[in-house]
Amino acid sequence: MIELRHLRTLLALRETGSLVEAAERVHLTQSALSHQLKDLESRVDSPLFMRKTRPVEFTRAGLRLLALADEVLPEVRKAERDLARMAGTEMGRLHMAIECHSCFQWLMPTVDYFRDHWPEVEIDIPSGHHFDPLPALAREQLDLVITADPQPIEGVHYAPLFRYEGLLAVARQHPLAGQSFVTPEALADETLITYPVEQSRLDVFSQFLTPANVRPREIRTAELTIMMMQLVASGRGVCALPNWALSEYLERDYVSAVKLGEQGVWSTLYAAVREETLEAPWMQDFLRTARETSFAVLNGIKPATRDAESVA
Amino acid sequence: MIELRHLRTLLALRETGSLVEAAERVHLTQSALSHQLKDLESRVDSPLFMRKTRPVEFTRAGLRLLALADEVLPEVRKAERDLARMAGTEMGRLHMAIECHSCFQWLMPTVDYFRDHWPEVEIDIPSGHHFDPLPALAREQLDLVITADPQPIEGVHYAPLFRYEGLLAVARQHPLAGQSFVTPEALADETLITYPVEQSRLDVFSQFLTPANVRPREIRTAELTIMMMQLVASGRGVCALPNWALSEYLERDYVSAVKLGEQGVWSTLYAAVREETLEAPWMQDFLRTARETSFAVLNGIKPATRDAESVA
DNA sequence: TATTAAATATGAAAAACCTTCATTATGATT
DNA sequence: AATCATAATGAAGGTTTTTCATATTTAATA
Repeated sequence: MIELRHLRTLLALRETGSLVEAAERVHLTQSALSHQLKDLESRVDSPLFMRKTRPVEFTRAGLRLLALADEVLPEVRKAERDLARMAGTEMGRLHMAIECHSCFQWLMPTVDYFRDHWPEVEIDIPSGHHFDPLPALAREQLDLVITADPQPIEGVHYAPLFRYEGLLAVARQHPLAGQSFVTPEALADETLITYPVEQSRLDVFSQFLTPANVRPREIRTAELTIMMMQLVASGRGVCALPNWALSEYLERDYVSAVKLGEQGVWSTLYAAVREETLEAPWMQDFLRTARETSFAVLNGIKPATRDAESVA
Repeated sequence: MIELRHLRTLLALRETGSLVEAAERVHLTQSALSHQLKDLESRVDSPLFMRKTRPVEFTRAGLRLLALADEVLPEVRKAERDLARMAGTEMGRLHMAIECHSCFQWLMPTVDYFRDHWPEVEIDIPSGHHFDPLPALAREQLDLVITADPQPIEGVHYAPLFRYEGLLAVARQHPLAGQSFVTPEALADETLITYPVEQSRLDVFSQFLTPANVRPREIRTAELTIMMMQLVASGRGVCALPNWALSEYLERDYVSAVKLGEQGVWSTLYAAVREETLEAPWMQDFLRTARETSFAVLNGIKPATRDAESVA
């Protein structure tokens, strides 16, 4: 007999494209999923997907089950929400900090959805605190932190939201504009514009410049993405930002973007959550919504080169 | 986390009204269901139903889950059917015998549905065989037998379809017509009309007359319900039939019906199936459909006094 | 074409979970 | 009060699921 567990696994598998990542999503090991899916295939008596492609490719039977999952799981979630509300579950609290300055784009729709569906959870994004968000999370001053560098802290779980690529924004007439990628060395003569945070926190440094032992000629900071874009557009510097933060400016041909290195610089955005709160149904719903919304928003704005799977 | 198992149990519980019967439906023990439901209640953190009423009464939370089940399980069944078909499941065979002469009423819609949805299963109701159906089932000459008296046979499973009451049909002007029930003794002076089968097979005898050690004055047989009705209506005898077989004649005021004894004579109609075939998805679907269709038909034609639950 | 890195598969052991058994508790009915 | 039927419970047992450790496969790269 098919169980919801199976449908949840399949959905995670489609969203992540691999057993390894799907396993992380559903809080199981890769081995567990391998067994589970093998078992499911024997129950259903057909193979469900091809494992030798990246991302995995579903068979007709697999697609049929995914269709079922798409139909059924949202209903199940609704019911769970209703039930949680009926149980008069203790009013939850969701105070969050956003380390990544350009997340509001997809975070706001998520928060809106959430406010509608979980009116009894107090949601807030306290602005301008001067403490480190992650320790504040552990101290229970915050309940969720959106961050790109997970630091192991006792009792804190990092739920991956999505992967993204860091790109270098340059003026349209900048010599680098045409290139397929830049080398770290090419930045030695540039002014780099960053958010005003520690360099170790910035992917350009930790993943690109520092390993190559290169320092840009000058570093300027700016608080807002739009200010950075103005500086870049007017040729007063270059800056590294996530593909999705940039795409709105790229579409308007306001600036150009170049890959950082041949492979590009990729990282993952996480939601850091205390382990106890992770289990709460509203938290699960928030994470799910965040992933779905960011996926939709990020694909809606079509980051130039990347396809759906690799961003999700 | 809610699982389909839970939804299936709840549905069975609503349909049967008690843990004991629901357990039978889902092939588990009463104890298992008690545990399972208790566990579910703790997951959901609310009680789901009240156990002290007959039939059980669902709470708001329970109803919410039932609504989910109603929405989700039919979709799951559809998917399972599609998958079974994709797997190219070996062509099944469903040859059946109907011991109860008046079942076609609800059996035909069931068969029609089935033919539509499982075209690869060869369905047939071979008529007029002279052997005993149950042994023929064991011998694999038949695949399903509809019967009201389950006899323990190695490898044969009896899936309950529904309960029904046997009523005594009498002419409208018959002295018994007004009574709230008849005693066995009252039949000592009557002509009893039956189907031409062994008396031990007939509930009137096994559950009513024989225990009271009464024999009717005369016994006549008739092959068809309508013939019986004609005999009864013209005052040439009385006959005992299931409530639902009678109801069409009662509605037209063709005959009257009286309860057999104060408690009435109840029995259960079973589908007898070989254990191996029981597991086949199409067999499961057939049984489910048979139950649903008979429920619908039997309630559509509203047997005078009984309410939905007691018939189901 | 080796070689490596990443992903998936597999078998055995462990853990979790579910079901049964035997019994007790509860409630309805006589 | 006694009986009957249903439901709850705790412990034991069985099954299923998960993990761990390791092997195999695949794709990419030297």
